[in-house]
Amino acid sequence: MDARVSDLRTKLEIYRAGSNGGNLANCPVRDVVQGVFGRWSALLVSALAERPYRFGELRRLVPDISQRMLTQTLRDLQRDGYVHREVFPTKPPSVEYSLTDLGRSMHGALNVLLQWAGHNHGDVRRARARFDAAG
Amino acid sequence: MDARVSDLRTKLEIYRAGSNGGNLANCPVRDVVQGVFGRWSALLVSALAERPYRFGELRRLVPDISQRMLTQTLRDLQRDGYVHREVFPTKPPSVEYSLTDLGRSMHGALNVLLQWAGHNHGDVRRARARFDAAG
DNA sequence: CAGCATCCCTCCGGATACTG
DNA sequence: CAGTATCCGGAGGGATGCTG
Repeated sequence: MDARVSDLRTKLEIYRAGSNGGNLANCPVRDVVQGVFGRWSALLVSALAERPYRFGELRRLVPDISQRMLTQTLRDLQRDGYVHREVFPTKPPSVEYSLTDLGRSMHGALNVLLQWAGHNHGDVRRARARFDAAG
Repeated sequence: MDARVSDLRTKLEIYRAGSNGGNLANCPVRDVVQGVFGRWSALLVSALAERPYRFGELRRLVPDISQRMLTQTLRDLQRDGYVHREVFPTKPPSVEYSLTDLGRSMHGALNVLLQWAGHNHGDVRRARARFDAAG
């Protein structure tokens, strides 16, 4: 077994860790990855990777997210340490969201996948059309 | 604006495309990424990146996936062109699943994120603990 | 062995209305 | 402006039983 295969096996083992317990939280990799696999997480991280945004700016930037989901997703990202939330005591108050160092690091990895999707979505959609046509 | 920022903006634009229509399917990147953001997709792709597996082998490899979800996730991955399904007309029949070229390509990008999670889940969990402790 | 069918339930996420 | 609170439908996904 060469180094690359060995590496894949190790990662798989890590990914599987906790499977026996039946509890997702027991597997650190699956647990962490789930946090960025939410419907809006990747989109918001991508936006904040560009520059900090205020709450209302994010709403306008992503028109089809509900206000509830925007709040919740930002809180989850903050909880995981990806996003920093800063309140400015103005009247009316304004809140700015920005990526932390951990968030920028994560975005670097996530972005590889987003770039891949940007370059290859044509193949995926063609594969889908073929599959659906075949019945 | 330097090249890197411009690149991020471009990706964000791609990622946002279709937001106006309110239909996820209108945005190719979000659409494709959602396909690998399912609960079991990444795990199965990682497994199949190692070597081809038969249905029963995958069940034993991932004990906490239900048979229903294993079938469904494999079909979705096959539909998106990541997985090849080959039936051997033995008695009883056996079915082998393997990654396609597209699947291997996607796994290369996905794996960056999994590796990142493997290396940084400690920071994430500490951030969570801090957030929860703060109330 | 490799599934399909059915039941059932959780919870993700949208819509709407209200507050400091 | 930046949220909370409440209600609610539908998809995701588990458990069980049956089939070629």
